[in-house]
Amino acid sequence: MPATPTARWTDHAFAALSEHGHRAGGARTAVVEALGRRGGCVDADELVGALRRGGKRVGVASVYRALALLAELGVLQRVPVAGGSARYELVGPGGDHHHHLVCDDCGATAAFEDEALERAIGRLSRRTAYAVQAHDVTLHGTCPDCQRS
Amino acid sequence: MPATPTARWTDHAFAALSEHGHRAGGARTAVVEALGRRGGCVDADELVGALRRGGKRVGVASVYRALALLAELGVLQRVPVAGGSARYELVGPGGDHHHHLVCDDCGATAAFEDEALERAIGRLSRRTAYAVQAHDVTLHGTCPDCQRS
DNA sequence: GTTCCTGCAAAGGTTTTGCACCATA
DNA sequence: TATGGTGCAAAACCTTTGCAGGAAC
Repeated sequence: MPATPTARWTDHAFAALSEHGHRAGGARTAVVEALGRRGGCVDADELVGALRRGGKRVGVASVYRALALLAELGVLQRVPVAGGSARYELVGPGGDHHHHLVCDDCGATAAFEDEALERAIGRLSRRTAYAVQAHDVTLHGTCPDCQRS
Repeated sequence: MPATPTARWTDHAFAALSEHGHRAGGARTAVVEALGRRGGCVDADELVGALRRGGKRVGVASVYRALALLAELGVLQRVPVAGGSARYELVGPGGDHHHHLVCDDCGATAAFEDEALERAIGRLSRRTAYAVQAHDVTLHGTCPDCQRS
């Protein structure tokens, strides 16, 4: 169950932008709104497609620039994916924390959260010589749809 | 404390190759030996550089092909990295299982293993609708060296 | 001798950069 | 109006593919 309504995220993102003295140009605004509408886990190309289908005349470069900026502001997280284009996903105001299941057959992704996992990682983090600030966990497998076929 | 001597890995890799009916050509052999010598976490470009500095005349394509094949055989694992080239790391005979700490300042990586973490992931895996076959965990932070400066 | 591996070069896809124009604050 | 955002096109980047020659079995 998604805890953060995406409308909240849109506001959060715009707030982060203006807080850091960034203007709300056409492309940037369109990107934030599209992300808010679609939810997380989009790649740049899909986003460009969605925007153009929606009648916006955005340049590819502007979309990449917007995504990079939003990631830098911490309202978006870049998720590297093997052999494809990078995906981006929303980070809510509360620092909204979850991890991913990805289907190695079709590429579908699902999110999950787990208390026990977080605790294990917390304990572990305190034991290392690194100053751990973040973590991510990805489970690979086969999604229900692909298991059927 | 690395549990698997790299010399072991080299043998393991060659065994996997011949078991599956693959020949040991020049480039392939050079890649396996270089990986065995360096240990894990190399990217394709570094590997080409290392080989050429060592006097081998290998083509980039052969290195990519060798890495892809070794990954397919399960003796290498491809690790997608944000904003750079993919890295590959050794998987030992025992299915050798560990995760990574990466320094967001300098890119250094360290490996760790943790029983409690594995248990938490195991329990979690059984609860999802996906058929989970693998997982990876990455902790991001600052390494001891970068904390000093 | 046949099959597979190899290097080279060219193509492919994704992301970044340069630049003139335009819009925001 | 000054600054920064934008689109377009070209470049840079990593990776894959095509192909003729050569090596392994």
